[in-house]
Amino acid sequence: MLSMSCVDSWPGGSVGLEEEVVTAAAQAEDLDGSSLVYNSDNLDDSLTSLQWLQEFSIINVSGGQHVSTSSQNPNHFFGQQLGAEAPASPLAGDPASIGMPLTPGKPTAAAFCRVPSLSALPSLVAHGHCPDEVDYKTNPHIKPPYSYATLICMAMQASKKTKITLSCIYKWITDNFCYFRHADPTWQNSIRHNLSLNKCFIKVPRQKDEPGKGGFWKIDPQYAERLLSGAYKKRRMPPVQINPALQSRLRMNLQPDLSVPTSVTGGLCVSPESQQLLKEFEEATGVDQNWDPRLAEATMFGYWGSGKGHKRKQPYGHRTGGNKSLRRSSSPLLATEEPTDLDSLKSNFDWDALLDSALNGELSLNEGGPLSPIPREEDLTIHGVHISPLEGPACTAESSVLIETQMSNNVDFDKETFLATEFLQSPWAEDEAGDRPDFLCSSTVSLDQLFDLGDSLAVDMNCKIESLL
DNA sequence: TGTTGTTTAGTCTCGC
DNA sequence: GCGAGACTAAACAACA
Repeated sequence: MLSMSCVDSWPGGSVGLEEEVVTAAAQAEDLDGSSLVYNSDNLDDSLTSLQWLQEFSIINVSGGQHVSTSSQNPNHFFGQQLGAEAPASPLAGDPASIGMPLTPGKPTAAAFCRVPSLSALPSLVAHGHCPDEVDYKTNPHIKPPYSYATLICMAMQASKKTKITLSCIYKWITDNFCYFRHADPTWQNSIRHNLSLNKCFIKVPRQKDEPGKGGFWKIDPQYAERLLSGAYKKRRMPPVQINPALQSRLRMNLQPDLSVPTSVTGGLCVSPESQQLLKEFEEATGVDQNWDPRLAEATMFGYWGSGKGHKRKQPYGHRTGGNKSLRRSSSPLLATEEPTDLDSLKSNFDWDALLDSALNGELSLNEGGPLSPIPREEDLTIHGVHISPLEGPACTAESSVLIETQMSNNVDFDKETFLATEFLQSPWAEDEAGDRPDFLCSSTVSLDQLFDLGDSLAVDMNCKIESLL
């Protein structure tokens, strides 16, 4: 589906992506460096301002949660463990990466994170209010809570290029958000729509001598300033969307008496451990012991609406079809009431295996395991302050001084924004010393790193708070 | 033919 | 209630 044609802007794209071919024109573009604009200080600071990163760290700090460095806990971009009892399962990784067929399924269902203890079904935890428990890189069921504009920005930031092709945006998103790998490709339409409509993005026409399709896109510095100032509105936090097919599978396996040991329901084996986890989940969600599967389902997956009357609009496909209420599989019942969609999903996706993984905790937040295609950053250097992973949450004097200095020098300058900027500069600065691979197209720069920043930011914020107290 | 880009339209959520 | 932002869907054109 994706042509991976991003090579026309990332000559190093062949690294890790053997199917990609480097074009001569793209090489020329990269070599002459003429397109590099973001390396200038004025733009870099603004363009690397990522408000969403602030949100990450703030959540952690406000929650009083232990925050560790990514290297300490490389499996969670917030550095928060699900709990000591969280299964330290081997990396499940992207199902697609382990042979699971790609699914054109349309992720539809929504859910809230309403449960204080969600370790039972880590991969099913909705992002909404506990984003630290979802690994979007490996979790194909939960839609990232970022707006498309944010995703585009992230891709652009990750690229550190002046301009980025649409296909590269696709690539980065699919590389870093497993959800989109399996989602209906309509999200690409939304990406294009966003690029065209959002003033933040400027189209850079392709040179006549540049081969390839389509033009390039870049961030308008003017609006990048808005990003920096925080004026850019953050995306509202929508209910997390879970693939309807997975809902169906879960429902099928939740309905039977959980006391049945290792029951085989619908061809899916549920281990006693998984059953216990499900019981714990029910208890946490307040599901009655004699629960109605539909009620439980509503609790577990949430209503499609976000609690305001379930007024979520029904997408167009069925709007025109006349049956609005059934559109989008928003209702948990739709998984069975829309056999066509579900069948198509079943036919293309091993949801049994996926659910097995989920129930067994194998669709864990773990990544960086043997299957992880992305090497993790071991160290982080911020403004010359090397943050060793071993330092972890410990607040070093250096970092404290750094923070103090930055805050005193820039009253209005958001520290996290600054750190985000610095982070986005430094990792590749190290890479650039050597043969920097195509971080975007090869996914070597990923949400891991971006989320690692969240860890470090949270650590710094904790340190700052402690120092102020 | 598939991809890219633009435009229009409808709906929803959230903040004011 | 209203406006802004966001999302989704679709139609259409241009282009490789």
